Amino acid sequence: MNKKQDLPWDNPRFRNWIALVRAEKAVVAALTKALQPLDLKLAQLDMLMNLYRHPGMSQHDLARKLLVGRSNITMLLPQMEARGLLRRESDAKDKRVMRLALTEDGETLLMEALHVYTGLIERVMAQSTPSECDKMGGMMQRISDMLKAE
Amino acid sequence: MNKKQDLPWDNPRFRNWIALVRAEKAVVAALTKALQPLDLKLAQLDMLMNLYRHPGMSQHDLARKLLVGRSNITMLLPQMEARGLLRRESDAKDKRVMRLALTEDGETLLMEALHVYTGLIERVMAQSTPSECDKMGGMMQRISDMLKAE
DNA sequence: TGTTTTTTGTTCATGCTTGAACTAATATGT
DNA sequence: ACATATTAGTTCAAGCATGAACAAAAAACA
Repeated sequence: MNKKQDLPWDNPRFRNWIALVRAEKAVVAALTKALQPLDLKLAQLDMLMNLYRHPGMSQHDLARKLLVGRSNITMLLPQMEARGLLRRESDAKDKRVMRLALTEDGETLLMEALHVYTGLIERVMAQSTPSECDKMGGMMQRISDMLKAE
Repeated sequence: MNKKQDLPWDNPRFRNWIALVRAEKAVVAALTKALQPLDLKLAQLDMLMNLYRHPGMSQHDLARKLLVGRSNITMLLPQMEARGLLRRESDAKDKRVMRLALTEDGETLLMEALHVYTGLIERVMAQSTPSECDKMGGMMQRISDMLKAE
């Protein structure tokens, strides 16, 4: 039924996918370590990045952007709010939704974290030519689009 | 200090990296759902795959391959052993190490899971040409190597 | 208007993952 | 040989992420 010949490891597409997963994991690990001095988790940085680009986002929108559950946001927000990185304000028109925005401290920390982030990514992506990089980015975009369409 | 112009979102390499992370997350989510009927988590599948290719691995080696902590392995193994997917045997020469290997049931389940896995990956990677795919895989390999070398 | 459905956010129990502290076994150095 | 250091695996407490069940508010519809 399953000969050795058609095991997935002999399938180039599968092997390339595995390579991607391993590389992503390695970069995430390096990034997590690099962010420790700022006392910032990757998930928290993701939140800051999204709030910077889309101030006034609701918790629901944020969860959808980050591909996590709504309850996750509920659990993580209080610590960041207590730390003074962001504000949570009840929407005037729709009393269900909470509008989120960075504070000045949050923006400052974000900029420091982005400096670390981009530094690592630049080093990592410098392993390839800009053209290869762009092609890879295009592939990834198509994958996301395809899965979103299902 | 930080003009809008040099924000990371204007940096192609950074944008391409973000695209990769989002695509990976989407594929992992789809895969997790696809594996539910087999009652198998992605982390468990990773373990089965590694044990299939390297029978007799120690827990320490497995943890290093999977880029997880040793305690993680200790926590996950008992359920899989109880489920009859693998065996754990004390090494004769070094009484500290446990040698791991798949059972027949484990191998059978692995083959079913791989069928699901490769099916999804084939569909996802079909968004690009084999040549693009290979180039991408090469990029990822270089990234892993670079980070391992540090 | 009044009833039903949908949406937003919270709470709670569960499981995964981690890192530090620990035990037992082996290696190393004198 | 003996003391010390390193290694393999375990235990434990903490944090993170999830999904189901829930309350409040708004939307849809009759």
